[in-house]
Amino acid sequence: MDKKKAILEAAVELIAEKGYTHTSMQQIADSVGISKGSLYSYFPSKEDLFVSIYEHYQQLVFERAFVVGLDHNLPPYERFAKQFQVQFEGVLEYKSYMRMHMRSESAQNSEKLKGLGHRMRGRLFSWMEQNLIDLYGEDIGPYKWDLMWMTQSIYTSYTGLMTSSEDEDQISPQELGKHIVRQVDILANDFLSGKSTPLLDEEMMRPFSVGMDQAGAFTSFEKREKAWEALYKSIHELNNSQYYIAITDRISEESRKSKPDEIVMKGLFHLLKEEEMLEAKAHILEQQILPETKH
Amino acid sequence: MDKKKAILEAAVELIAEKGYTHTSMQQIADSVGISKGSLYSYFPSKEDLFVSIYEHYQQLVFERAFVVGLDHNLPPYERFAKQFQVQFEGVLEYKSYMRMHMRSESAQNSEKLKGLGHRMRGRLFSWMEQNLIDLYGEDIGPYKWDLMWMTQSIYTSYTGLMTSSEDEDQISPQELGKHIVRQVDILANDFLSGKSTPLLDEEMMRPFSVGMDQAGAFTSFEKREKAWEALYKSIHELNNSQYYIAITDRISEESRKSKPDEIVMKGLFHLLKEEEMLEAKAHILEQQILPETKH
DNA sequence: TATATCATCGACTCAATAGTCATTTTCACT
DNA sequence: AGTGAAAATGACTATTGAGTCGATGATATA
Repeated sequence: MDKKKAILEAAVELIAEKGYTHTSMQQIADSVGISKGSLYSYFPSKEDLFVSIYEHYQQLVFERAFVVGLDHNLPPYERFAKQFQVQFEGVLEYKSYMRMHMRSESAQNSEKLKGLGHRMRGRLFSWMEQNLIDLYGEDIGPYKWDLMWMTQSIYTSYTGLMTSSEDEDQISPQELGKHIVRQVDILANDFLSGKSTPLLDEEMMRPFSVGMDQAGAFTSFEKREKAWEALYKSIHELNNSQYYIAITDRISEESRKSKPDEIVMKGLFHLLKEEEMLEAKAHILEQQILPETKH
Repeated sequence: MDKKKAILEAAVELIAEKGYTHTSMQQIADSVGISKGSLYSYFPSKEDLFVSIYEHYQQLVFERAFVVGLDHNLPPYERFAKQFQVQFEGVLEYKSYMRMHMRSESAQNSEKLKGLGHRMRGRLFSWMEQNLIDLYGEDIGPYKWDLMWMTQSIYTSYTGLMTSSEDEDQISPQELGKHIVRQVDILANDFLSGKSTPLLDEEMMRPFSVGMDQAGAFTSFEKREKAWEALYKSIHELNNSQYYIAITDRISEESRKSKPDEIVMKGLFHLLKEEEMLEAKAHILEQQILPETKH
């Protein structure tokens, strides 16, 4: 199964550089060091490989923000900024994937890819909506489409900026997260003060809102996300939740590193499991996060 | 020469719909109703055809904003908004081209296209810079990169929105122009009040600023633009400039229509040519704008 | 009508590459 | 060592489509 990941990585690298159509299966196979025939035993077609890349990386980048969003110990403003921050960190980490993504190219052909893109857009909007409500309450309703549109356009453009520059650390994800939230806040306050009138409404945004959960909630899609969600939920039901939240945040932080320290994670999970009420949930998450250790 | 335009239009339509790689020269030829061989007598290669599309349409959309920018009778704020407006009108008019453009795809291969894109980006930034200075004076200097980046990301995303929806007139270009300038104004004032710190600087933006004129001026690239510029300049040297500006604005308005009324234009040019000082410049512009009428 | 010039045509070449499959290699287990 | 299943291989097929080129037709001029 690790071979599959190696193929995905090699393919991303090549496609980011030369584009989908100009990257042949042969080149990908050569780059991984296997034959074309083997390649086809892992992925039934080129398109399928491409879709798998999206499934793999999109989840990876977005999940960070999801998990940070679960930590309701941070105040809304800081939480929103932190969510941007971790997402930008993801952007830097998976720069090649982002570059590939930015080229869009070929997003048209595959029905599967269209569906995937649509769902992701839905999640993005749902995520933004949740944050806006956390920040400004339901009053923001009439302006939320304008704000969300503005937010995503700013987010996307900064992603492009980070991705385009070759040298690392030109812009700090933390700074950028704060910056974006600040801009959004300024615009939101202007709307709330009644000085600007909104331009967009649900009707116009329908292509983007389909796929959003009816309640507009920030829903999770993947098993791993569900596991995080369940754990945080259980913690909040405890009395001394602070302690366990601190531990869980630490796990979250560690898991975002490119090379998480397994021993540290194991220890942290042990701390969680001491509390009987958390044991089950912590175990499930641990299974999801840690690679299956032999024996 | 009209055939060439027909080819460009057919190609844009097809490429917008199916993408560059999935549109064959044969299909384009069929769509125009000529043979592949003939196609190659107009354009030496597929890539060349593609580049020509960009050259043709990019200029068409951007030129509108340029010409409006020359009219210094409008106050800066309204002028900026109007420039966005006419550009969005262009976006609606050349929706297929815009769709094609949005797909980005293939921008990588051609050196020529890279150069073209680079130059256009330079013009866009130069244009925004000029408008920011007109609006806020030189004080805006330290914040201009952040503002320009924000502006272009908002502009781009609304362009995408207009382009994606099938039915016309969901959003009014005029409304949208005002809207964008309003958002930019809010952010600019926040910067100027010292409440926000900028994140971007010249260094980071170098990839986008190369190609901008050293003086940062909003320079013209094409003969037609030069002609407009020269005419406006001559008018401003006159005493009773108001009258001639009104005429010229009317010409500009007419020329933006999809089917400009040639007779009206001819009449308007005649009015300009009455003034001896304008005769030459007006004539040059007329040559550039009006299709060569037989005899 | 004859001839020269130019535009148009479409059958053809040729390179690229997605996907297949018979053969070979690897390896676990006797 | 021997055996058989599973994995890996790469030569092969089939298709697509960019670009070519000699043949054909149209137009203008003498």
